[in-house]
Amino acid sequence: MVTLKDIAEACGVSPATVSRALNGCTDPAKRNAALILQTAREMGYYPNAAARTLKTSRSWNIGILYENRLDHEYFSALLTALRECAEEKGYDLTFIRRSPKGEEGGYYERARQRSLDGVMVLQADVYSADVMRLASGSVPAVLIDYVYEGCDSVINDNRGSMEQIVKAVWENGHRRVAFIRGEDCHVTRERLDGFYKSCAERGLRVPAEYVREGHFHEPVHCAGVVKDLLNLPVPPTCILCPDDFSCLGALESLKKRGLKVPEDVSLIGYDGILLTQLTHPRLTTYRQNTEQAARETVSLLLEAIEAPEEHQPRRVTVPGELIIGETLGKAPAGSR
Amino acid sequence: MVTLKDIAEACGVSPATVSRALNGCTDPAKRNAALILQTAREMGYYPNAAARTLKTSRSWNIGILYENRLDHEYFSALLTALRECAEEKGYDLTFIRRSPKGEEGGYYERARQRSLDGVMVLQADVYSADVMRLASGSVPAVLIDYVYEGCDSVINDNRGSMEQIVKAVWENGHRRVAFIRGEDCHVTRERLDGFYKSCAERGLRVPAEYVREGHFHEPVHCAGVVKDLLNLPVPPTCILCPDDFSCLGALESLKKRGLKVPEDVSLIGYDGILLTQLTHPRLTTYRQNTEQAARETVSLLLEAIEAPEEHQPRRVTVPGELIIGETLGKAPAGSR
DNA sequence: GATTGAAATGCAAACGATTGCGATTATTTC
DNA sequence: GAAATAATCGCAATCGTTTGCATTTCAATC
Repeated sequence: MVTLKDIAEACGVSPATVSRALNGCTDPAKRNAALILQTAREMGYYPNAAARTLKTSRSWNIGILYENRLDHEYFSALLTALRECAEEKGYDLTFIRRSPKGEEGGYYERARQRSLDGVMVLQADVYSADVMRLASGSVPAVLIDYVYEGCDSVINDNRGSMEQIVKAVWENGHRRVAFIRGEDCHVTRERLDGFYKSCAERGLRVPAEYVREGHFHEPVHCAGVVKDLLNLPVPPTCILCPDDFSCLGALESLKKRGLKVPEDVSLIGYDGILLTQLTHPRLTTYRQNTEQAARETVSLLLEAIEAPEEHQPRRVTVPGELIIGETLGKAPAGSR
Repeated sequence: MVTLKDIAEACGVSPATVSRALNGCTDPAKRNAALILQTAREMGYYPNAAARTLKTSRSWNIGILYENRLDHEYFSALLTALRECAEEKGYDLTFIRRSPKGEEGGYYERARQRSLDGVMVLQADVYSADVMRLASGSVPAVLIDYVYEGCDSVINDNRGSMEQIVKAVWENGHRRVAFIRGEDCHVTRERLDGFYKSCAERGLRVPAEYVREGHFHEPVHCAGVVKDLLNLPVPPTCILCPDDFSCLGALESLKKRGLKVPEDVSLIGYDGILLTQLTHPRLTTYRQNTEQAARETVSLLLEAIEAPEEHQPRRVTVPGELIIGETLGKAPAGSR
């Protein structure tokens, strides 16, 4: 491995001089500096990241903190976008999973340990103890889809999405609208909250039995819940699913029962993953803007990294859009 | 930040002793060692990864080398599995993207720079210059879905998958089978090769116009190719698509034309992503075993990392299975 | 050409860990 | 209890950079 010292010897100068030339502290046109640059290239020199990090406590590495599997298309798209943004600025991304078993794997320490310049936190809801330490600690952090006092946050416009959805549903004449929740977390609470509010504003009553427990990305479970909903004495005419994947499960369930979508029942998905536009019928769904979310996240994080003094924690809400597919139709006649 | 020295002072011993106690070189039951462990815990000590890496040139970090966007569900599943396997063994994962612009971002250097203990290479086909340096160099590497002399490889059983597919297609009576290729790369060449071979073994003639250029994950393009195929004087009765996503595009194209799947034309996907079992009709597709591929990859890599001397580069082929969905049916009567 | 100021350089000390070597201490054996 | 053996410990060097300070070199100015 080629080191600074090797180049220093080859050029007959001190390592310090080489370091400065390579880091641009010296006019690169100068005879010595030019020689050094040239020699470094020829010898195939690359600075040792560990040594540099040790000395400067800057790693040019950003952590992705998460807990569960990240293999939903939503995360996949988000991660891709985050990666692109971070790389553009010269940072690499390292995945740090918080081990689910108790306090051990606390990732605040893991982040310090690896001298991460900053972290982006996904699926934060479950472990606020760790988030608290991040918030109070010295590691710049941006929470995604979660808010916490004193932390930067980038959140999908959960409430706004519900307004868009409820508006469209209402305008199609639906008056019996059911809502299947995802796991209990910040996102779910905001969406439910927005749902209730948007309904209330229109004088749309939501009976308790129309709001059901559910899970993200479990089409089979969702199908079961849909079945239950349709067995109610007065079944809903429109069902809001926690995500697109579940929505496909719901669709399946309805077809099996011999019900037509959207003639008999309307369905709304969530996330707007690409495949929703290739199914039959195409899903009506709310597309989250993962690209923008990624840009905002990285931009907040870099601000916190590069100017920690003047940085004030902010919350950024990223709007998405309702994609009109074929699963939302007019409410059946006489359903009001 | 708490360092070895701090603990050493607090305990009245030397940093060396602390290091040894913490690394288990000392019987942890001993009075001193116990005190050190206890103090380290109390003071919230965590070893500085950069310092340790600098000294030991071991980073406990594995690189994911890639070039393009990794947001297909196939990669997403693979990455999740890789992450799980690597974390189990105590390694974190760092993404290193080879910048597409020329030699600059050569990732062999990036890997050295960050003292990565090893790398896993995705989408290797395009940049064999870099792969060559990996193969000859001192960074343990495993290629995924690509082979190169002197490198470890984990590859999907591309040829075997074609045998399974052609067999099923043949047994359903199809004699006019078309094949839409993905981008030209190792994977594509192997599949095409397997396709020809499996057809030949059955005496199934494949006219040149049945084998078409295509792309991975471009449903619209695939739909266009399908259209062309159906305009042939003697159109195929079964079409093999490069992946599930494209297959959905093909399905769309057929429906638009008023053709029924599988009554009029059969379709076969590839990858076996989860969503294929939630569409109507459910796709018949070949599911790659990403979990096993991930396990094999990590296991090969760890072998190369931990015992570089006795490690001999190997190629591991991971078999998958044909998922019988609803898009493959009997060949239309009279089509032979 | 002497004076001045700026730029470039070298020296040496960090950063926080690990480790070979020799010295010390603890444990076992007779 | 002395001798032999084993375990533990401290010292100091080292990994490859960066950087404050003092010094030297260079170019510009009068």
